[in-house]
Amino acid sequence: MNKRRLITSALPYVNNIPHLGNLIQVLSADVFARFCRLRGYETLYVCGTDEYGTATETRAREEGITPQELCTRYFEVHDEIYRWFQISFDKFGRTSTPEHTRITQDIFLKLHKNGYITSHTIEQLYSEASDMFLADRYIRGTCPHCGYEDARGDQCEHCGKLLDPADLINPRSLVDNSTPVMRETEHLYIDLPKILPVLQEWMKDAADRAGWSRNAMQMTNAWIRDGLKERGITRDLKWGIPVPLEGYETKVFYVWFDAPIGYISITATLRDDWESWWKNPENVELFQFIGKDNIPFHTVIFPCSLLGSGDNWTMLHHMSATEYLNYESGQFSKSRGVGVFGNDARDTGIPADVWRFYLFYNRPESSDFTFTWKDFQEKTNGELIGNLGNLVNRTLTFITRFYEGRVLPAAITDEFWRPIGAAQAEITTQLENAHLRDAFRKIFELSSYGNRTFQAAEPWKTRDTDVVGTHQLLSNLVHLIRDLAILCSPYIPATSERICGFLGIDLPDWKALGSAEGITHVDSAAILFEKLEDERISELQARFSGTQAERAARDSAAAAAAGEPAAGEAVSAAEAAPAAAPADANAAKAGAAAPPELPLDERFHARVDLRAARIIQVERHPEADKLYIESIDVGEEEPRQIVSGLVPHYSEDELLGKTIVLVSNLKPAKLRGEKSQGMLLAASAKNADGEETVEVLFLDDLGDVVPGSAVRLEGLPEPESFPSKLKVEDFFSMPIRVEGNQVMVGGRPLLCNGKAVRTETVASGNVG
RNA sequence: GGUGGCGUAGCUCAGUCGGUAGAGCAAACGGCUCAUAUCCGUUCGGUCGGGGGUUCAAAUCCCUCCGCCACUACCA
Repeated sequence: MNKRRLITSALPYVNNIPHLGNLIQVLSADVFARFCRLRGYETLYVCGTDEYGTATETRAREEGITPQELCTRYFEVHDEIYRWFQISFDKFGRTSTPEHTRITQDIFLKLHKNGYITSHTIEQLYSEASDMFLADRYIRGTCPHCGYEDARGDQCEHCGKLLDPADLINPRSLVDNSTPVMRETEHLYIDLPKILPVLQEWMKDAADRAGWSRNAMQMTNAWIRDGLKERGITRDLKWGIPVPLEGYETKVFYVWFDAPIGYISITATLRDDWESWWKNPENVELFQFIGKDNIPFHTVIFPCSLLGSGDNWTMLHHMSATEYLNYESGQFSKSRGVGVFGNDARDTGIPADVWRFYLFYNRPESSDFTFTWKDFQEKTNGELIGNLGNLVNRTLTFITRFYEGRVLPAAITDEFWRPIGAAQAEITTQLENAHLRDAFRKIFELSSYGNRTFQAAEPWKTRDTDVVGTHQLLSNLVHLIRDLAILCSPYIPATSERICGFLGIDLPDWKALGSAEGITHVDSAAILFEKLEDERISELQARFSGTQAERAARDSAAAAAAGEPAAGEAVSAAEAAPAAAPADANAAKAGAAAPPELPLDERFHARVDLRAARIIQVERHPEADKLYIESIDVGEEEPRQIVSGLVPHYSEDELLGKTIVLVSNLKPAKLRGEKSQGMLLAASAKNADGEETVEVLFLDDLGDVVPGSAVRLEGLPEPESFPSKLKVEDFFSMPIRVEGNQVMVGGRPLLCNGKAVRTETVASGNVG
C-alpha cells in the first residue's frame, strides 16, 4: 500500500570540499532515508558528485591532468567525508558515466522531438589556431575598465568587474596563445515558456499535496510570475556530454542541464530496473533535499526537462529546502575557505554522531542558523550528554548495580507510557513531513521526561521500601531508553547501536516503539560521549578562525615567531575577527550604541581595523588626475584594490613595494568608477605658504611587518570584532593626529609590531 | 538595480488562520545524590528593528524607512 520512497540530496560540485553547511543537505536526506527504512518503506537514497563543466576543465588544465583524473581525485575526497559521517547512501555515484550520457541525451532528444528546443546564433571568440570556441575563462586580455593586462574573459580579477570577453582589448587565447577572433556560433536553448503550461498543470496539485516549504513555494511562484526565459543548454567545451544533434558535434551540454539528471543516472548505475523507480509515479514518491539557493532548479527547470520529454517520470513529491548555516559571526564560504569543512570535523577527533547531533538539533529548517563553537559545546554537554547520555547512564548503572542487570517483563504502566505514546506519534508525523529538527527536539523532550520521572520517583530512596515497584520503574525506563535508541537511530546511528548493545538486542524497527518486550537484561553500560571541555573548544575555535589561507599563514607565522609568543597570539586573535567581517546582531548593536559614550581612543579602537598592507602594484587612474589605483597585499587570499589621491605627492616608484597602514574595514566605495576596498593613511600639514605636505604612513622602518598585521592603539585589548562596513563619515569623525612625529588617536600612540608608527616630514598635523 | 529572505529575551531560535508574546541555553535561588559537577524545581528576563495604516484586536495583514543576507543583472 505504502509508496516506495526515492530520496536525493543535491549533487555537490566535485571541485571543492563540503563544509558543514553543505553537509546538512546530505545528512538530512540520510536521516530521512534511515527513518523510512526503519518504518518499513522500500527506500532508495542516491547522491553523487556533479563533475562536468568549465570549472573542472579549467582546473584540470591548470594542474596538467585530465578532467576525469581531477574528478576522480575529488570524488574520493567527497566519498571519504560522507563515509566518515556515516551517510547511508544506497549509491554515491558521479555524473561522468556512460549511463549519465545516455539518459541525458535521451531526455534531450525527446525535448527536441517535442519542439521544446530552440537554437540561437550568438557571437563568441574563437581560436583559429586550435580550431575551437573559447570559454570566457580561457581568454585573457587587457581590461577595458582598469587597463589590467591579464584580465580573465568573464571577470577582471584586478578591478572585479564582470566582463564580456568581446570587450577585452588585445584578447588572447589561454589554450594556444593565439589571438581569437569573433565568430558566430549556434547554441541550443530549452524553451521554458513553452513548457510552462505543462509545468503549471503539474504544480497545481503537486505543491500542496506534499507540503513544500514556504520558501520553496515563494521562490517558485516568484520565478514563474516574473516570466520564464529560454535557457542555453549547450557550451563549446570538451568536458561534458556530447550534444547528439547534427551540427552540434563539437558542443556539450551546459552543466546545469545534465546535473539534476544525475539523480536518475546514478540510480541507473546501481540497478538495471531504475525505471521502476524513476518512471513509476504511481508507486514512488520522490523526496529531494536541497539548500534554498537551489530551489528553482528543482521546482522549475528540472521538472520542465522531465515534463517536456513526454515520458511518465516520477516527479518531485516533497521538497525540503534548508536555509543557510552561518559560521560564528560570518558565513561559511567555500571560495574563501571560512568555516569548518568535512575533513576539519573529522580532524577534531569529535565523533561523527556528535556533529550529527548538533547539526540536526539546530538544523536551519525555517531560518538561517549560526554555528558557534560555544553553542556547540553547550548543546553537546547540556543536551546530548546531560540529558540523553545521562538518562542512559544513570538508569543502566542503577539497574546493573542494584538488580544485577535484571529487567522485569511486562513493565507497562499506563501512567508512565501514555504521554510517551503521544510524543512518539507526534515525532513520527514530524519525521514523515521531514521536519527533522522538530522531531529531534521532541525526542530529547522524551529523554527529559525520563530524567524527570527518575528524579521524582527517587528510586535510590525507595529501592529498600518498595522493592518490586522500584524495579518496575527502572524496567520501564530501560524500555523507554530502547525506544529512544530507535527514535534517535536515524540521527545518531552509531550511538543507537551502542545503546542496543548495552541492552543485548539488535536495533528494533519502528514498530517496536512502546512495547515492553524484548529486553530481559542489561549487559553492560559505558559512557556514550566525552564532554567537550573549555580548553578544547577554545583551541578549536582558534584553530578554525579566519580563512584557510589565514590559518596556513598563522601556522607558519607561529612557527617563525617562536621567540615572540605573545605577539603571535595577538596577531592570530586579530586575524580571527575581521575576516568574518559581517557583524552579528550583538556586535552591531554594541557598535551603534556604544561609541557616543566612549572616549575617542576607545571608540576608534573598537571600530577601526587598521592593517599593514604592502603595495604590489601602482598605476594611474585613467579617468582621474590625482588618483592612483593600487593593488595591495593585506595577507588575504586575494589582493585588494584601493584608490588614493596621491598623484600630486608621490610617484609610482615611491609607493611600489612599500608597506602602508590600511583602514581595512571601510565600506568599499567607487572612486571615478574604480572600486576601493579600504583607504591608506597619510598625514598632512600645511606649511607657512599654505602649501600642503602629504606623507603616507610607511611601516617599512619597523622591521619585518607581515602584510595583514594589526595596527593598534597602545594598551587597549584586542576587540573581538569590527564593524564590517565602516562608513567614511564615521571614520573621519574620529580624528587621527600627528604630534611630535608620533601618530596618535585621543592621546594614545598607534603601534605596529610593538613599535610606534612615526612620520618623518610631517611633525604635526592630521591624518586622513 | 531587480527578486526573495531575515530582524522576537543576554545568546540561539519557535510563534499555524490576526485573539493575553514562547522554548532551550545563559543568569539568580532552592532541592536531590543513582548518574559524566550530572538531574529536578522556582525566579528573572521582550517598545516583537523604527514609524505610519487597516481592525474590536497586529509579532502576524498593508505602506514606508533602517540594518543584514542570498540569488541575479552588459548597475559603477
